[in-house]
Amino acid sequence: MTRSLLMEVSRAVADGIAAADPALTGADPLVRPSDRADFQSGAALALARRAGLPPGELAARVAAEVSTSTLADVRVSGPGFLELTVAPDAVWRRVAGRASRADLGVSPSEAGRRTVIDYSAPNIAKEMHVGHLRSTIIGDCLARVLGRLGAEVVRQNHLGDWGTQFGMLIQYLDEHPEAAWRHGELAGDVSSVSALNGLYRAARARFDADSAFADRSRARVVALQSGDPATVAVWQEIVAESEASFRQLYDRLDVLLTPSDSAGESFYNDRLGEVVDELTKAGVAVVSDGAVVVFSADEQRPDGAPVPLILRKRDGGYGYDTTDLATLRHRVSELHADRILYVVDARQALHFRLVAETARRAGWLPDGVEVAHVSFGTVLGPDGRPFRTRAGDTVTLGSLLDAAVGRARAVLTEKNPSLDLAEASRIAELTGIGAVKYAELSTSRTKDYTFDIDRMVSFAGNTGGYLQYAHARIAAILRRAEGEPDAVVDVTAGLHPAERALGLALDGFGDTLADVAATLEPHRLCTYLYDTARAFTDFYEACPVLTAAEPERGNRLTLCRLTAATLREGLGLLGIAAPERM
RNA sequence: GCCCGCGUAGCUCAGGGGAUAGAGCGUCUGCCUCCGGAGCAGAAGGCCGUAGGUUCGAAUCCUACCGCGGGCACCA
Repeated sequence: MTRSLLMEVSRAVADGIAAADPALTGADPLVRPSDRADFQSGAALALARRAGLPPGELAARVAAEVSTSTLADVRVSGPGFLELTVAPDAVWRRVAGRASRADLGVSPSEAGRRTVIDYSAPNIAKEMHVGHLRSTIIGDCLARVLGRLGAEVVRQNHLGDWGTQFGMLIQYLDEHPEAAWRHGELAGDVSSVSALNGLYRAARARFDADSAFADRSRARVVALQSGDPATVAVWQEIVAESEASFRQLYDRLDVLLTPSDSAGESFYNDRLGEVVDELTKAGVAVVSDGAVVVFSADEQRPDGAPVPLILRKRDGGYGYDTTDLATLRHRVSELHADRILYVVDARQALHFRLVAETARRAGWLPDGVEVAHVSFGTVLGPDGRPFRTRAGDTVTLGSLLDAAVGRARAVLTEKNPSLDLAEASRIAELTGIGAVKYAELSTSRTKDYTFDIDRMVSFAGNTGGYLQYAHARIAAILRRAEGEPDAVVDVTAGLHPAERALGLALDGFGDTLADVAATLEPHRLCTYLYDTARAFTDFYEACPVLTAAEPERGNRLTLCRLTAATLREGLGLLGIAAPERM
């Protein structure tokens, strides 16, 4: 593992502060990247009063005490800033060190921590749509980043596989044996969930229009819940067919989720009773209006009464409040989570606050366990309203990916006619999917975001395509140098400003990953990769690589190798492929 | 009504105590004897929602207000 230059410089300045005035030992050195030097520190301004000195005077004293071979220059500027410039050989040492390590010098800062991530959670017998896309892609990225930092990641796909809606669907299927929905019965590109989704709508319509059917459906719910073998068998088949359809989408999206990560609502079904019993015994839950509820101490309803969590409905049934409590308890007591993340849209914020509050009161959630609602905003269409088709339907994931890949193929064949058709199609799949994922990940997740397929696949600016292109361009350089002996870094060689900027950017990879792990904000990784790709482009314009003489050539080839590796791995952590050509 | 989130360039978004507020798209002007021009350089475009406050220093923290979105008992 390699300490970053930022951390090293921070430590040097902290030591300088302590040496200048021992009373200030432990103060934050406030070192940040700077456009005036490599780094800057405003610590003297913040500490001047405590030190009883004018800021400029304190800064000068600190500057005189900073001693590290990492820094070539420390100077006071303006009202008392320190401008910090890294020594050229220190930059080259970093580049050489990181390039020589398979882990790129990233510290495993999450090692020993077990994190449960709940994400994706599609509903059985319903098609996945853009809302599921956000959860799936953000959750998968966090799983990858945390895993990369050494965390033990436990993925949990909380499928919507239980509930009264299955009564009407199963009853409808029973009454319409001719309906096609199993994978063997369907033509080409129609998926089982798509077929089931349609049949569910038909069942719903029938349910609303035909009270006799509604009664039979309710009886079917009872049959399902009481374990009637024939009913359960159909339900299991519906779940299996749906999961197989989801699998296809997950494969296409290159999402890590596997069948063994599935723990849907039905998984917790037989624990709901004990959840209610335990909370009732503990005095946390009470009976109100015939329902068993937990009243929040913090949250209020419009009329001023406390908001309840409903553990058991008046009719004896259970809702998702109870399921989520059972789930949380399971993740603490059986999965032994240190950290539990829910990648779920922002509208459920109140629900998760109530669930966590109740779990704490019940003693199911120890202080050491962190629970975070990794919330995200709504996906909006170009009109600024929730993303729908012209007909007002939600847009299915499959059709959306097809559209993105189609656009990507058009761009690809236009920009690079040398690709043959098969290759163009293969790469279009990678760039089209990558464009969609990058668009989801590159914007701050808490905000609503505007879905614009043209912007996604434009491949200009902060897009997945730009990063993939930057990587492919470096790969082209490296291909030309293939077969040569490994490039060697000469740390005494000169350092072009563009080399310096790129080297410093590459040095920040591990810090960025740690930042993503702490904030759970993947867009920080996107911003980092974009900045790094831009730094590479500047370098590429200013510094010839293959035609340069040694030692520049070896140094620059190493920069190329490290940049390619960083982009490839960074994209990989976003769940995006980095093709060698495009 | 209360709670949560969000108001930054014409548009889409970064920046979440530090010096002149950044990118991309769009508009305008340049750059192809040179490793992939999906690029680069430059111009124009901002009272960072409003008003107070804290601070040596506020787009950033606090308070109030305005606007938008969402949530607030038996659907998940």
